[in-house]
Order: sequence, then structure tokens, then C-alpha cells
Amino acid sequence: MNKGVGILEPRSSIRSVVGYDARMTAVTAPSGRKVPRGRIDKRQAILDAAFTVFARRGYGQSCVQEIANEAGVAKPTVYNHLTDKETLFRHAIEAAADAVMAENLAVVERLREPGDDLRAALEDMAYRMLQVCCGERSRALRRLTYAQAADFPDLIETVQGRTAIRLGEALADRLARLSLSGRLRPGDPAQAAEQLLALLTGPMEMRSRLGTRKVSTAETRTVARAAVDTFLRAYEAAAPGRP
Amino acid sequence: MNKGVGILEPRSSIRSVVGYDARMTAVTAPSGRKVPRGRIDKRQAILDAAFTVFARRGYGQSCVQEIANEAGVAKPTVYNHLTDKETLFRHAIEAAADAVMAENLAVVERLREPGDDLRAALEDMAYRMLQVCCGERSRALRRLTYAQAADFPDLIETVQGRTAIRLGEALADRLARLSLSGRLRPGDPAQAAEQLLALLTGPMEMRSRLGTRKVSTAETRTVARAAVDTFLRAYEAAAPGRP
DNA sequence: ATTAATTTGAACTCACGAGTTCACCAACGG
DNA sequence: CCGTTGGTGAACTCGTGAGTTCAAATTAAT
Repeated sequence: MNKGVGILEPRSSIRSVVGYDARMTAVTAPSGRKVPRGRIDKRQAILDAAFTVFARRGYGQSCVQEIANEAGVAKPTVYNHLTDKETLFRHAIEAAADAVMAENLAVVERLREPGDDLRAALEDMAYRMLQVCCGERSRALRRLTYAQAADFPDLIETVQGRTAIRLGEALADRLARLSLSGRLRPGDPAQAAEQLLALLTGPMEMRSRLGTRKVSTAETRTVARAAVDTFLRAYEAAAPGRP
Repeated sequence: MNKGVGILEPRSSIRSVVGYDARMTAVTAPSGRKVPRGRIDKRQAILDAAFTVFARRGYGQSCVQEIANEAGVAKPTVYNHLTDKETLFRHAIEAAADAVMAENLAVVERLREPGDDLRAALEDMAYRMLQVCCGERSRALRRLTYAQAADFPDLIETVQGRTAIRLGEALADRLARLSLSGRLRPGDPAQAAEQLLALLTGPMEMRSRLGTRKVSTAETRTVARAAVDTFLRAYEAAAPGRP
């Protein structure tokens, strides 16, 4: 059936000149890899590029060619590493989810040493968390998973499990300790965490118009302060040190 | 250039038999229309069908043919009423937004006569609102706008303006009255409304996994109760009637 | 240097969907 | 009864993008 397949008369090798620039940068950038496998890890470059492009255009409107260009790689190479467009999407999303999660967890961990001004510590954490959640990667991740919820319902489960749920658990851990040490009133720490997160992300999502509008630093601070204020009114231990 | 255009040799008119059934049902279904205009309002049927299909498949994956089928109408008829696929989308979304909003406003209005048990009134409103927000239409609307935020940024503005923002304002109105009558502590009613809504939708969105999992009635009630509880702890007037 | 694994560009297949055209037709208004 | 109006199915154009193929080029390891 393939009669006109091999119509590739030997072309001049002009292409190689520019085409390999990109690869070279990919080589030098990630410093010294120990992996002795054939070439350098194009795979990572492809995944990064994939997320970038998906974030820019959405899943349906992204074409593999553009991802290849973004990665400085030929299209067949993409298919060589990741079989499908779908596979590409899943791996890119999961990688992004892990990255976002790491940032968030780092922020929550700061509550381990709250200092003696609990309100200040919470406000600090709140503000930093809002910064992460409004970052480009985080917003794109949310948008993409939301958008493809219908097509890849299992993916949403994975992403939620690696981000929102783990974040809630981590925060619940910190709040539980604070209850135990008498700085928050006793109660369900999971619920407290859930509600504090809601008080942060809800108003933020509202003001950023689902991420389409930039929110000023001052406004972000206001949201963080308001959230913590309401949270403490509801959850602070009954009688502080001095009345 | 069109040489093979008119290759429609007069076929037998078999098609008309089944093809017109759909139109007929469309005629008889909506009972007695008073509109004397040419035919029946196919337009509305098309918009309804469009939202149904978009909700089912997402924007990119929906094809106009399927919308036409869903509406019981021919494809050219669709293009006759709505010029574009994009136009189709916008009108369908806006119609859905208005419908969802009407439901939500009706719920908030119930706070006009709160009765003497404020907590019960708030819980009732909260529960009803969660039911609306978890309804198929509401979830689909959220998913679609979120997904297409990049392609139609102005649409998101419109939808938010007609739903979330108006809802916040309406709720703020009610809360302001409650402050004025001394049942809530004085303060910014807009912020109170924003936070109450966040306390409701945030945890709900979490538990429903962005709408991919069904949330039981009991769990919904729990979320509503928890939200109102926290809200009242933070916003109830300092000293109630009897200590 | 030779070899084996990869990468590359370009051209190709294939499927699908937006939007259009056209000949025909059912109902309505006059 | 007849023309107008809006609707209809089917076939068409046209663009786009997923995934594949292949010869040639490039590189890592031996």
C-alpha cells in the first residue's frame, strides 16, 4: 500500500546546523548527569515543554509538533519517549502536581516552629501559600485538571490525592499539635485545616477571576489576614494567657 | 472551482419520514406556544442541546453535528440561528449562568425572614445552596468556564459577574441587615459573605473531587453545619440575649 | 575507527470536524 | 391555491492534527 513512502531524496544537511543548537543547550543545562544511557535525558525536556504548551493552549488545542518545538526536539523523538498525546499529558500533569505540592508542603512545614505569635505565624504561612497557589504552574495545573475532568476522571483523583488532600493532611497535622499545646481549641483538626484552606483559596480564586486577573500583593495580604482572623476567632483557644 | 457540487441527483424522499419526527416532537412537547412566529423556537432547543453536549464532552471535543442531533434539528439550522460554534458556546453558557444564578438568588432570599433561630436559618440556606452548586448544570458550568478561561477570557468575566459576584452581593445584603439588627457583629458584610461562601464551596469541592464524585446528603449536611458553625463563631454578635 | 542506538526532518496516511451548498419540502399567510 | 419562509438531509470543501515511515545524520561506547 505504501508506494510513495520513500520519496526522500538525499537532501543537503543544512537542517542539522540549527536543529542541534537546541539539543546542545539541553545537554549543557542539567549539569553532569550520571545516566550513561545513549543520549541525554530528552525525556525531561519533553515533559517540561509539554506542560508549558498544555498550560498555554489547553489539552485539545495543543499539538504535539508545538511541544516538540518547545522542547527543541523532533516530533518522532517525542513519540519515542512518550507513546501518546494522552500519556504525554498524564506524565506532564503528574510531574507538575508533585512540584507544586513540594512548594506547598515546604510552606506548611514552617508551622512546626510557630514562635510565640501564633497569629503572625499563621498569617505568614497563609500569605506564602497564596503566593504558591497563584503561581503560574499552580494555576495552570488547576485549570488543566478541571478542564479534563470529564475525559480523564482518574487523573483528577491522582492529582487531588497528590496535592489538595496531602496538603490538607499536612496542615491538619500542624493544627493538631497546636491544639495539643493549648494554643488552639480542641476539635477536629482535619476540619479546621479544610476550612482554613477554604478561607484562603476561595476568596483568592474569586478575586483573581479563576486566575485570569492579577491580584496585587496588598490584596493578597488582605485576604490572608482576613482568613486567619476569621479562623482564629473560630478556633483559638478559649482564654488566652492574660484577659 | 466547484465542479462536483451539484451532484445531488433527486433521491427518493425517504429521509423526510424520519427526519421530521424530531421536529414534530419538538412541536408537541412544549405544550401550547403563543409565539406565532414562522416555526417553533428551535433556537431555544438548540441552546439547551448545546449546553448539554458541551457539558458532556467539553468544548473542543463537541461537534456541531452532535448538538444538532441532540436538538432534533439539522446542522444547517444550527448555523442558521447561531453563526459560529463559538457563538453557540457563549450563548449556551450565558443562558446556563442565568439559570444557575436564579436558583442561587432564590435560596439567599430566604434569609429575608430568618425567624428567631439564626443558626437554623443559615444552615438551611447553606444546605440548599450546596445542593444547587452540586447540581449537574452548576458543575458543568464551572467546569466549562474554567476549561475555556484561556480561550475566552471575557466570557469568564461575564459568567463570574452574573453568578459568583452577584451571589456574593446578594448574600452581603442579607448579612448587612443581620448586623444592623444586632444579630451579627458589625463589620464588612462583603467579607463575611465571601468567607461564608468559601466555607461552603471549598470543602464541598474538595469532597466531590471537583464534581467527579457524588457527595451523600448526610455529608452535605455536615459541610453546611460545619461552615455555619465556624461562621457564627467568627461573626455572631458578642453577647446574645441571654447569657 | 567501527558499531549500535538515537535523533532528525520531511513527507506521508488517516480521521475528523467546521462550515457551506443545494435540491427539495412542509407549513403558513394571504 | 400559491408563493414565501424556514427547515432538511446529504454531500461537499478545506484545514488541521495525531501518529508513522524512512533515509540520512549524529553521537556514545567500544
